[in-house]
Amino acid sequence: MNATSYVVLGMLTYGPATSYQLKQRVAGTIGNFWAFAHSQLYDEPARLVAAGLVNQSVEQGGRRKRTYSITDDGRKALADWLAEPTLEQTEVRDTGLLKLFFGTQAAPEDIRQLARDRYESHRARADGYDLQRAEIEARADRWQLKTLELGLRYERTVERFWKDFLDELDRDPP
Amino acid sequence: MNATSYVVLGMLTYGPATSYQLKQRVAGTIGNFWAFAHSQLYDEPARLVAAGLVNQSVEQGGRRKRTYSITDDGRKALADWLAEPTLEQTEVRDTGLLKLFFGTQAAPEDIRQLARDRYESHRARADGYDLQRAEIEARADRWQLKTLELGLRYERTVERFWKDFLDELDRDPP
DNA sequence: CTGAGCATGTAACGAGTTACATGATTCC
DNA sequence: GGAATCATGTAACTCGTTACATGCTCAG
Repeated sequence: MNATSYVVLGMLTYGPATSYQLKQRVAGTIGNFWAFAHSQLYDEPARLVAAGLVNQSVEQGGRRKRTYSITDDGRKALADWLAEPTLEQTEVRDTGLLKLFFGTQAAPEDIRQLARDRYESHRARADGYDLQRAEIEARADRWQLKTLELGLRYERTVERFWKDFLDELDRDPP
Repeated sequence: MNATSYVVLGMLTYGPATSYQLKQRVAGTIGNFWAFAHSQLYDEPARLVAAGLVNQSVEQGGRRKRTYSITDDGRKALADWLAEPTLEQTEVRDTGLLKLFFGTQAAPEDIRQLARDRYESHRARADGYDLQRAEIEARADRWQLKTLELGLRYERTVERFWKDFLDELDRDPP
C-alpha cells in the first residue's frame, strides 16, 4: 500500500468510477501538486481488487470497461491510514530550485531568465487556484477547500520569493 | 540525464568526491527538500563516467574506493542544463496534505492529530533552517543562501497554515 | 464519413527504494 | 578486543514514466 493506493480508495469514496474518472477526479484536485500518471490509475485498482479493498464490475459487450467501487474493507483500510501518524517528510521536487542552488555555474542571464520563468509559472498557478476556489466554493467540502488553500498559500509564497529575487538581482546583479 | 545526474555534476564542481562525500554534500543542502537515496549516488557517477562527463580514480589497495571529478564536458553539460528553460512542474509530495483532502473519511480526532503533527514537523524543520543559515552565512555562496531562504519561507508558510487550521478546528470543530 | 479528440488499456523501460553484505574506524 | 558507527558497494524489487495501440464519439 502506497500513496497511489490511498488516493484510489479515497477517490472511490465519492462513488464508483472507471480509471478514467479516477484520473479526472485526481487531475482537478491533488493532481495539481502530486501528479499521478494515468497508467498508475489503471494498474492500481487491479491490485486493490486482488486485496479485496475494491470491487470491479465489468461492462458487458463493447470495450468491457471496468468500473470500481470501494468495499467495506477498503473503507477500513483508508480510515486506518488516516488514523496513522504521518512520518514521511514532504518532498518538494523543484528543478528550478536545484538550478538556483548551482547558480555559480550559470551565466548571469540564465539565472535571471530562470527567475522570470519560475515567477511567471508560480503566479499563473496561484491565479488558477484563486479561480478554482471561487468556482467550487459552494459545492466542495471543507477539507478539499483547505487543501486548496494550502496550495494557494504555497504558490503565493514561492511566487513572492522569485519576485523578491528578481528585484534583488536588479539592485545587485551577479 | 535526469535530476540526479545534474546534482552529481553540480556537487562535483565543489571538488572531487567519493559517493559518500556526494551523499554528505547533498544531505546538508538540497537533500532537505529533494531526497536522493545513497544507492542513487553510487549508481549515477558510474553512468556519468560512461558518458565522459565525470572521471574516476580508483584507490590502490584497501577497498579500491572510487573518487570522481567533473570533466570539461561535464561542466559544459551542467551549464547547458542551467541555460535550458525549466518546464517541469514542481511536485509537492506531502502525505499530510493527501490525508487532509480525504478528511471526510477520518475521525475528528485524527484530523486534529494530523494537524498537530504536521505543525510540529514543519516548525521543527523551519527552526533547523534558521540555525543552519546562521551557521553557514559566512562561508556559503549567494545561491546556496537563496535556496535555503526559499526552503525557510516554504516551511514557515506551511507551519503557519497548520497552526491557523488548528485554531480554526478549535473555533469550529468538525 | 472522416478526422479530432476522448477514453481505455498494456508494455517496456528507467528511476527510486529497501535490503543485504561487508570493510574500516573509533571508542569503551 | 568487541561493539557501535561510519563508509562502500550491490541486488532485488517496486514504482513511475513514456510510448504504443486502438476503440469510441461527435462535430463538420
